[in-house]
Amino acid sequence: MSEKLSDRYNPADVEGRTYAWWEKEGYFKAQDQSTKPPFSIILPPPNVTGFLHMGHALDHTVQDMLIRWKRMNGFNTMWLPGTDHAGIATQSVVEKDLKKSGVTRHELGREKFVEKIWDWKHQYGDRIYSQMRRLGDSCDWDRAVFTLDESASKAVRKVFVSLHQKGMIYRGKRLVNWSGPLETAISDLEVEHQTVKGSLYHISYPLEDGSESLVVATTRPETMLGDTALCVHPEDPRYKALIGKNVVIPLINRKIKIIADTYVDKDFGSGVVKITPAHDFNDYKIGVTHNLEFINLLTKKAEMNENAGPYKGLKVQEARKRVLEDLKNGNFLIKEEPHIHSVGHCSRSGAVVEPFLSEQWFVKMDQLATPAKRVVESGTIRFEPESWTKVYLHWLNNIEDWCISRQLWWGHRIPVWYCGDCEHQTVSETDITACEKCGSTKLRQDEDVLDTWFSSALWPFSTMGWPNESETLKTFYPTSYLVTGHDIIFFWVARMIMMGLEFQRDVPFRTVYVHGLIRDSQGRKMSKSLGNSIDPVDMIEKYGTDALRFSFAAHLFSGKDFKFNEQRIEGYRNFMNKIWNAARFALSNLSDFNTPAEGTAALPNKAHVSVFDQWIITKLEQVTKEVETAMEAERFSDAATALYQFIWNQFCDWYIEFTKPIMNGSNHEEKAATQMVIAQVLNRMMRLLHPFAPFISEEIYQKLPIRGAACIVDQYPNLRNDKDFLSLGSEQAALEIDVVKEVITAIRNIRGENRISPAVKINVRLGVNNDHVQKLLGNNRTALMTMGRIENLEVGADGDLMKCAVAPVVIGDASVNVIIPLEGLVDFDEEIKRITKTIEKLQKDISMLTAKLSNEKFIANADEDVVAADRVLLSQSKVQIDSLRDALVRLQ
RNA sequence: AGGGAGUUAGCUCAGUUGGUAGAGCGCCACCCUUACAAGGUGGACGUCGCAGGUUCGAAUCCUGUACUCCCUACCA
Repeated sequence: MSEKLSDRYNPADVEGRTYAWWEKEGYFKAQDQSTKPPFSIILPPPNVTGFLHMGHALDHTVQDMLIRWKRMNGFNTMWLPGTDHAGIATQSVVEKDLKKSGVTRHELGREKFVEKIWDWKHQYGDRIYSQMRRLGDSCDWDRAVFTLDESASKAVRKVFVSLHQKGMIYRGKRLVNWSGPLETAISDLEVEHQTVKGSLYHISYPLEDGSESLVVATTRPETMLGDTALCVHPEDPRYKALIGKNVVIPLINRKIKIIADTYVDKDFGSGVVKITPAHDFNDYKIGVTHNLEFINLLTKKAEMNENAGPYKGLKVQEARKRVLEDLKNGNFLIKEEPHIHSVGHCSRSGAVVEPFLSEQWFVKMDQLATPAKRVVESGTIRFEPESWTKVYLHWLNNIEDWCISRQLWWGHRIPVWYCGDCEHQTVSETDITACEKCGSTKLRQDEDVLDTWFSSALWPFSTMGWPNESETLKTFYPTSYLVTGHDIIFFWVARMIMMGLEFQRDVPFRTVYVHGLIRDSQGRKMSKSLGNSIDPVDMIEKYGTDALRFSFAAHLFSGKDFKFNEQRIEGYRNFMNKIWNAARFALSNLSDFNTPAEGTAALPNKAHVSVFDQWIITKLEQVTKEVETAMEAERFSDAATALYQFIWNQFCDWYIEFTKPIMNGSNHEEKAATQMVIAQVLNRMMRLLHPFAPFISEEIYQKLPIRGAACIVDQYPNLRNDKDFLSLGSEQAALEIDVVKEVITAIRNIRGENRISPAVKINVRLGVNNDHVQKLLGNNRTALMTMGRIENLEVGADGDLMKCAVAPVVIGDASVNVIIPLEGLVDFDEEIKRITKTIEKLQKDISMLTAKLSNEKFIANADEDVVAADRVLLSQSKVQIDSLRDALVRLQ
């Protein structure tokens, strides 16, 4: 107890040491079998070679808060960490690094390249975990999983094979989004649409017989090389007669037919659309319905291929330029007008996405989507905030099959082998050496890997040992919460629900807590490319983990995005310091505290408990209740704010000040009782605080005279488990202290407004209206004198009021005139100003209340309580304004 | 184009069944009062985007409207 604490809270001294200790003690560990109720969260696996960013910090804060809160509430908590191989992201980073040494991955070869990525993973794979430790994440590290671990890979193969057997996975030549630089297909979700200023080119297509020409508007003229039809609306009078005739594609003189489809909008452009089935999604659909030829113009690198004739080898942009020039020279280009449209870009490489016809693997979505919709509609899975339900369902209602193959080397390789002899496809959970049909050993495994989100979709059960029937799975599946930002509801949440239902016959989680995204000061998304991202570790180093976490907790209102505000973190850093100093001071008052023996009730002697003690216990009861209600309703910011206010505005601002005279006084019994209350309130404060500010709460807790082994595993206070202590509070005491606080505030107000220096002690008279109030104030003489900085205090009748400042305080039936003689202290102008200001305000209130209360309809319709409260307010205001008017007259 | 969200004090944001607008930061004044200047005390500041409507009473409910943002989809 004699240990000296520094006068500033220094997070760096505390955090690393405390975290290591928790870990060593095994406090984060979950039990596969336990009598405690289970509570589990699976961490959304970050990119294994990535950095922690603000989004993670927020996301993890929510999860750790829940986990710590539930742990302290007696749950068998499991927070299961893991990392993701992040196919495209990781491969492109390593590829870029490789390029520095002038080697491409193709030159290196698949095997060597993948080895290189593993090296990379081993080098950086722990970085994210050590950053998570700095955040204070209390996850069960023994259970950490990587998506390419053997166990997770087993699950992936099992699911693939099973879905394939059920006919839900198929291979097909389809139009997919293609990223040229990455040379791979990407999913719809990996395409970002950006508004781009382009041009609409009007190109003339002559009829075969040369009689006339049709004008077609397009934003991508180079794709005309792959046109296999022109299309008009069947009811368009301008073109009706031409349907079925042929036109000639300019420049390459290939004949194509004019077809009709209601897809065409007669009113847009010329009403004629060129159809390039191999390079446009809408055209593709028309190509399929009308049985058109599909001409692919591109190579995998998104360069023009041999089908582009003279334009072969050119990049798309160059080909466009050349085609336009040639069209102009041949008088085929009718006009060019500016056109704003949106263009898909690859979210990884930033390149324009090209629709590209290729052989890919797909998962059928209809069968998976239906149950996934149902569980949300029925409320088995709840979104918080609820508004995401609609977004989720809307997406599932419009879902397309999921392209799961990627032309990458880093990831789960597709478990399909092609026989070189009989061409049979063997789909297998284990690697095979012979064709299952003909036994040939001339086998070639599919070159592609699976979309990263395929393995992520299995995460809630693949991390728990599945396909084995593990105890973990039995205990912790379904998990309790899934915490995430709204950016990956489709990518991830929806797919986990589908796979969970398909393979576990149960939802993967009960509640999806969707938090907002953190944006920069201008409201933009934080990203590396914009250079506006902020490193949470920098913030931790500057302000401490608890300050960062508390700023998130206090900001978690309704799932809305919010702008990053460093000053807010600074504010909570100050709060942590305030807590530190309050605890430091309180502990210094406990140096002679008689620590009760373990197992005893450790309650203060009721006979000696002061009114201040009773009051703070009542306040503690209130905050305990508020926090419990807020946490249960997932209103984390309400809980954090309630604690903030209790600690700063009640405990620090008033309680500590009230107890100072007792601590320095000579009443030993009273002092002992207050010491006990201080020790117990501190203990509860730290426990309440723990999920929000784990480090400082544990650090202070460990220095308390009354405590358990560790704050992290102590009980979370609530009204039921803390009944004995809380019953020492008193509403009566609370009312009494309210009067005392108001009187002190009134004194301070007069001092402040009249600029009476704190160094000057003043004389104060308190005019009271009844004996009860007189007694009450007399009992609290010391507090009033100390906190009001009073030389002489009289309590009684108003007495001589000449040249006095007056502040009427009215609470309930208590009415107190705070009277301060000003003669010789200050001139009266300031006080006249102050009183005049107050009178004006009161006048406004009175006329408003009078009008309201004389309105018959208000009396008739409003709640009785409301009317009564207004009546009280009116009469109180009248009492106050009368005293002030008298005072004003005397001063003038 | 469809869907969703937002608009409250200089800034970042609260405001849960409609009942005289709140916090933190910033600002002004006075204070190093023996826990804390990362502090204390006092103070100033908002016709709650705009226009209607319902109501005794609207930031809150309804209608319309402006602006901002996000998502989904895309007209070549």
